[in-house]
Amino acid sequence: MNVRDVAVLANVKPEVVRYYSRIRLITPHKSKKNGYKLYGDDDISRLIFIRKSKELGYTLNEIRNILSHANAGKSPCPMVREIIENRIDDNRQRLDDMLDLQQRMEIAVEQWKQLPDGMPDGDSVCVLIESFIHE
Amino acid sequence: MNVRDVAVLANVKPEVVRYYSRIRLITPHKSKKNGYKLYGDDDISRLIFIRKSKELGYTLNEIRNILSHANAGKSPCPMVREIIENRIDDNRQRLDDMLDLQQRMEIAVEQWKQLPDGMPDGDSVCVLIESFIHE
DNA sequence: TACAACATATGTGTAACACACAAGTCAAGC
DNA sequence: GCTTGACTTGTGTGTTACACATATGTTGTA
Repeated sequence: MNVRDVAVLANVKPEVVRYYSRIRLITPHKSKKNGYKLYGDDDISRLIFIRKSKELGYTLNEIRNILSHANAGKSPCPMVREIIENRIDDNRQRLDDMLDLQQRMEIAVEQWKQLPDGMPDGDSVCVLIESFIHE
Repeated sequence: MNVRDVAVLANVKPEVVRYYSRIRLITPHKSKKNGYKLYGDDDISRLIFIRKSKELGYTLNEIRNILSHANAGKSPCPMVREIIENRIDDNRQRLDDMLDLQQRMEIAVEQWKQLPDGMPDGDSVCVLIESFIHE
C-alpha cells in the first residue's frame, strides 16, 4: 500500500501519514523498486490507534511511549491509566469554565440578533467585554 | 505599572505580557527615563479580555480584530459580530464533543479499576483503550 | 558601592501539522 | 515511444502561542 491508500483506510490525510513517518511514529519499509514507502495492515492499526488516542487527548509523545512499551512486550495500560487520571480533574475544571463563557457568548449573540435589522451595535461588544472583566 | 505588576493583576505570566507587546496586541508606551514599558488599566482590561477569549478558542488574530474594531470608539462593528457569530457554533460543537469525551473518560476511569491491565497482543495494543474506543 | 533581582530586545525551540518545492515515478491516451 | 497529469519522495519553511535562553542595561537595597 502507498501513502494514499493507507491514509484513506485510516481516515487521515496523506500529509499526516507522511508526518508520522517523518517523526518515526510509524515506520514503513521502502520499495526497492522505486523508493516509495510501503505500508501494511499493522501501519493501519497504528494509525487508527494514534488517531483514537489523540481524540482522547494524548500527545504524540505520550502515544509514542505507549506504543514503544507495547512493542517491548510490556503492558502500557498502567501508564495509560496514570496519564488519564492525572488529567481528568483539570479537564473537568477547564470544561466547566469554557461552558460558562460559551453560554455568555451565546446569550450576547442572541441579543444582537434581536436588534433592529442591520443595526450593528458596537457598544454591546464592549458590554460583553466588560461582563468578562467584572466577573 | 511595569510588566511584573500588570501580569499579576491580569493573572498571566510576564512572558505572555511581553509576547503580546511583541506582536502589538497590547501597546504600552515606554518610559523616557529608562526605556521600560509602562502599562495602564486599559492594558489590564485588554489582557483579561484576551485571556477569556482565548479560553473560548479565539485565536490571537481574531482577538486582535475584535479589539481593534471595538476600540474604534462608538463606530459600529459588524465585523466583530461576524467573527463571534461564525465561531460560536463551532465552539458549541467542540465543547459538546469535549464534554462527551470527558464524561466517557470519567466513567472509563471508574470502570477500569475493575479491569486487568492485560498484555498487548498485536491487534489490541491496550485493552483499556480499546475497550474505551469500541463504545 | 556591590550585587541580586529586575528590565529590555532578540533568538531559538516546541507541537502538530500545512503547504511549497524540486525531482523522480507511474498510468493513460495518442 | 512519448507526452501529460497525477502521483510519490525528501526537505524546507510557515503557523500559533508561547517558553526559555542570551546578552546587556537598570534598579533597589545592604
